[in-house]
Amino acid sequence: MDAYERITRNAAEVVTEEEVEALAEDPDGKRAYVGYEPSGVLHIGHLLTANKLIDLQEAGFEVVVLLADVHAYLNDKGTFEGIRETAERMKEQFLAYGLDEEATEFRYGSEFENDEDYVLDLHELERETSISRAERAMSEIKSGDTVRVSQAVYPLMQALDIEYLDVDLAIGGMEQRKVHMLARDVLPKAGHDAPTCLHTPLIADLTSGEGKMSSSSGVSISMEDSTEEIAEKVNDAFCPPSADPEGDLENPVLQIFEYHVFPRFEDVVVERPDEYGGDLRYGSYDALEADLDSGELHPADAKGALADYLDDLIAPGRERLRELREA
RNA sequence: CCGCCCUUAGCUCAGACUGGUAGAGCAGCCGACUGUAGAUCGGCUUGCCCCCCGUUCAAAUCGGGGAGGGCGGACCA
Repeated sequence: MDAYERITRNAAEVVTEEEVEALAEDPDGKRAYVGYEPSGVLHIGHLLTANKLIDLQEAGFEVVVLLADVHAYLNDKGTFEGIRETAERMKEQFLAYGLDEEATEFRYGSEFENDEDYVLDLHELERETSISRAERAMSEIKSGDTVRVSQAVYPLMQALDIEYLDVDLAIGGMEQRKVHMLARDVLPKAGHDAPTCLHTPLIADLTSGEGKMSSSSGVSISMEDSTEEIAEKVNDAFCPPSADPEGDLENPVLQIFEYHVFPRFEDVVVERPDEYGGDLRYGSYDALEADLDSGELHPADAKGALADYLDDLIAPGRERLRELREA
């Protein structure tokens, strides 16, 4: 797998391809970042971007994880003190999940976002941005139903973070694309470069296959789930024997195999009772998808395997979380 | 600063005029059927009716005060 292929695999979108190709020619020392509002428990959505960070580290990138404490504060997620503690826990779980500690730079937003230079630059972006544009950028991200001024400032700070963290590539889920497009528009107006962006797909809601999975509503798989809870949630998931369900629906079980399991495991064994033909082994996602779609692989067997592999992925973080809570 | 509107189940809302032990849809949960889930049947759960004070035998409902949210006006010298 060449660098470009590794950088872009499983990406829903890259802006722009030309810019990423240029980065891929000499990835060593290039910097990529993702910002997260601190959350005490990583869920499967966080892990999707984390998988991309691991890809980038393997391609030679330096990775910056922004623990966006100020953003969380602006988005009404609590006091600075509480957010800070939450962020520490989040960092530990990322390391337990498999980010390379040597190649990962964890930064708190509050380390630099309150500096005078930063604030003055931020004001310049505020002058260049309409309220409605900022609000639109936040529509997929904000919490609560009342739009506050803090939420208009929020995406502008995301834009400026890219500049201040000296990042070559901004990573985020597809829900971040409006923020990133705003950044590409507004940063040049303030004399900065437009950032190159890479967006990961959104996994469909587990139980319905509709839209995107949300940790705030509906079922999500997280680092605090026990082996039994994972098995139960996976078993309850929507999973027609099809790679492309009718309508706008997706098959979340396949999506998780594609975006979470195969990127981290060389091959996948599906244990299957002898009466149904015995175990199956897959070296690629495509092969598994084809078998499910054709009926060779029954959804129930696929779910059993998915729960086992997810549990393997989650176990180190779950253990770390337990240690942190006991400490 | 002033005025008007809203607040009832997890969500969207009915009920308020005319006081009498709180409802619908959706969601959720449980069963049946499927070697998974969904769909489809069958069943079930859910409430500080925003808060406080008052009137009354009795207040989600009437009166007063307050909070939160939305909208508008005024101000633009």
